[in-house]
Amino acid sequence: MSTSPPRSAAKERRSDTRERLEQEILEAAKRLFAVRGYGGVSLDHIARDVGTAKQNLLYYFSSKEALYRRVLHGVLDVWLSYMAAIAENADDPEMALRKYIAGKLRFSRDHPYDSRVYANEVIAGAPLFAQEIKDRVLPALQADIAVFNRWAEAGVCRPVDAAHLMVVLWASTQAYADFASQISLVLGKPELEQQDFAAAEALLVDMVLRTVLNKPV
Amino acid sequence: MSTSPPRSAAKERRSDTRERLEQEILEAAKRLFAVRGYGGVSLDHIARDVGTAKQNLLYYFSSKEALYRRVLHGVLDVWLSYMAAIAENADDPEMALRKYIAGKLRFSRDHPYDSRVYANEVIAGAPLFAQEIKDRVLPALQADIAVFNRWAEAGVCRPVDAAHLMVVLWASTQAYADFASQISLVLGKPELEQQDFAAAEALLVDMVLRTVLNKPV
DNA sequence: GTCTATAGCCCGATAGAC
DNA sequence: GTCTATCGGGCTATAGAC
Repeated sequence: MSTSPPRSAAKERRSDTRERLEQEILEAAKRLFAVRGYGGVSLDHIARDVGTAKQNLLYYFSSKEALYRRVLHGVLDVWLSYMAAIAENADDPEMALRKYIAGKLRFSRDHPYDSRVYANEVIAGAPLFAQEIKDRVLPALQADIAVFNRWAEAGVCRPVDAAHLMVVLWASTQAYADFASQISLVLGKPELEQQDFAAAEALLVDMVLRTVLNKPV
Repeated sequence: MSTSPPRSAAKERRSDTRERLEQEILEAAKRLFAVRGYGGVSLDHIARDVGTAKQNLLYYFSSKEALYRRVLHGVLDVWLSYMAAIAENADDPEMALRKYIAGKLRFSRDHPYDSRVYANEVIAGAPLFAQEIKDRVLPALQADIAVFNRWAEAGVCRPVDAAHLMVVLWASTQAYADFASQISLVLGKPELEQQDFAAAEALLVDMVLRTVLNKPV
């Protein structure tokens, strides 16, 4: 028998509720921050979306800014995992690049609000996330640049400016989340469809493989 | 002698002052909307930046929204002129593409706030600019798509998905304005320099000429 | 954990003097 | 054209009852 008392079923249930409400708050905050920006959203908007009172938000999160930071962290974690996957597939450059493009585009399709919150923060000059970018994105990018350089030294790919290539890939893949409203407007459809993402993926893969691997597809 | 009275010098001067102040308001509004978003900026912020009172802004512009729309129009006008230039240089695809990329990147370097205001609007779902996009961006894109198709039919370029190619070019070139804070952070410098834009231009031109014209550079 | 109440401040827009 | 004054409302955050 353990000295620490077992958690009661009631406590479990309460804890689950707490976690679920926290998640609901984060989801609503994400959606609203994405569309209206940090300054354009009030705690009251978020609370009404969740179906609770704004004072309750400040019970779960210490401040509006803390809530916002939590949302941003969720996005960055996923994107960094995609960047890490490039190094993990370093033995197969073509697959690494294909997977990166497909993964980022898939994320843009499935989580457009995540991308937009992050875009708003960066457009604003990263006032609250600059340190996080320095501490986590910079090393992740440098690791990927090293992979590209090793490929070039081994003669399996052309020498490319890997930093700017990654910028182009970030921008192009995230555009299908951030600029989805404009893209769907000029494609003459109410919203982007699966085939639009497939076409974007085909073009991007073509462009990148031609440039990096000198490979017409 | 004309029946309409000649404008007095005083009137001219007053008119110049009015126009200059209007321009100053537009510049300040642009900078602030770019960084904080529409909802994150107050007329008082803008007025203080210009050095006047917020009531004066509402003398020159009928509302906060009208001021915002004026800012957005300025950006779109320039970008549409770059898109039109592709059709005007249709006899030389390589030059048309090179000029488009160079022009867009140059605009991102010289007018980063313009790009960011527009990005904010599109990320928000284009709540105030959707009609303008339908009326002006859509036809401009269709004209450029037609140019790409004529090139392909004439055998001077590969058949490419011109719509998505333009999306990639929009996203990549505008990223050097919209995401400048992140790019400079991961490049380890306080802000983007001329050589960063040159490197971006070289990579993008390489990628596009390889893809569209099958041309290694 | 959720509620009411409220402090202290900022918001867009208008009215009207000068 | 620029000013002061003000309306009616919204904002984040805290205090404290239950």
